[in-house]
Amino acid sequence: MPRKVDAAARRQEVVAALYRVAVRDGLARVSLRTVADEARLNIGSVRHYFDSQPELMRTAMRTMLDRVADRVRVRLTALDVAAPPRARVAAAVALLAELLPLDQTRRDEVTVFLDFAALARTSPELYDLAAEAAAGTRGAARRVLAHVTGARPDAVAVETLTSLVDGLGINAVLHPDLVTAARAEKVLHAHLAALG
Amino acid sequence: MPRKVDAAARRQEVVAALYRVAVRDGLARVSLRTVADEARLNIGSVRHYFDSQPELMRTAMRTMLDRVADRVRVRLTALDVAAPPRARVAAAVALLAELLPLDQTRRDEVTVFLDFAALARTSPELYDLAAEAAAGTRGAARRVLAHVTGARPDAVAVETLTSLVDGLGINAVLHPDLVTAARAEKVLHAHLAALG
DNA sequence: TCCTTTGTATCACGGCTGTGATAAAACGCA
DNA sequence: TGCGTTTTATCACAGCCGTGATACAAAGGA
Repeated sequence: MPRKVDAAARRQEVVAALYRVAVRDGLARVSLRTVADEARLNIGSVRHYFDSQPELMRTAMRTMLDRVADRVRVRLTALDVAAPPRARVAAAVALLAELLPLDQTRRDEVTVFLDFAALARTSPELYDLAAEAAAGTRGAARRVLAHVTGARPDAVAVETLTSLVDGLGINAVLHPDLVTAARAEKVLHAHLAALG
Repeated sequence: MPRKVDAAARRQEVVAALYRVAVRDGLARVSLRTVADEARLNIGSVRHYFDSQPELMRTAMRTMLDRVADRVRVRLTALDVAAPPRARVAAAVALLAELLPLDQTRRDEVTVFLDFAALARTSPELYDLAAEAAAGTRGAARRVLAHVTGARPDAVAVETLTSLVDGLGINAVLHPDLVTAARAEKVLHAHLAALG
């Protein structure tokens, strides 16, 4: 079976191009043609790796969610139950900061996530991914609270932390002059420190 | 000068139709034709009241922001500085609850606001409106905190409350099964009660 | 070398978009 | 009854969009 190019790598290149278009111009400007141009590929090539536009969108959203989930998972397994309170708060901040736009990588992630989440509300093709992401965030918040407080967190505390992180990330992306990276991290730290 | 129809009322009807399309199908599905159909008007009529599509979009976003701002303003002037702590917390919750999707009206508002806010990031036509809304929310949060705590709130507390309300509203719209209206209100109340 | 698979590239189609240009109807006032 | 303005309605155009179909180059095993 002849195969010169790495198909998986090509698909990732296309997804990366989609990210760039989405971050720069918004998800509304993402099309097979704009993504192909951004990837310096012919639209025919893009279609060779993605059977349809919805499949490309789903793959792109899936890739982003997986990348974030992987980082969070690493932070979760690194939580040290024997650590002193201050270190536990610091670890908790570091974990949830994976969901905040504190550097260019995370900024791009939160940016496209916002567009995808808004689109998923009315897109059957993406809705389950958004639901999965929302559940995942709440799971992480629950574990973080348990780690910081040492107790089983109630639903209100979980939702408070989850919505705070979500709102913080979105506002930091949409209004970077009002919510800088430093301030976002400070807000998260203050909230968790008050609970420890 | 002949004039049978109230031009301002007609414009509002068109804007209302735009809301319905945006809530039902997403802002991406909003076009002069879909809005005209929803309003049971000819596209020519719509264009008679709105010179261009960007003007329609701006007017729609402006209308929504004004409506919310008016309600918040009423709540702000109703704040009683002589009220006991519990009543002050209740008034604070009621005020910021104007930004939460606790009934159908507010749900629709938050829904279209999310789409508009995401779009405004890359739309010069809408960006200033989003910035104005973000500043307004922070102003309201600042006054609410002052009313509840009796002190001048710091920037971290303001941003915590603002992002919490924003995140809560967005999550209640995107994931109504995870964040019900009752839970959203409870989360807001718990946060403010803890500060009083 | 030939042949099959993989990858690139291009064309055409229907459908949607905003918009300019007109036409026709409806209405109030003279 | 006209006249003039407002309002409604249609048509056409260029520009996007996703996609089916198709052609052609490249590559590696037989």
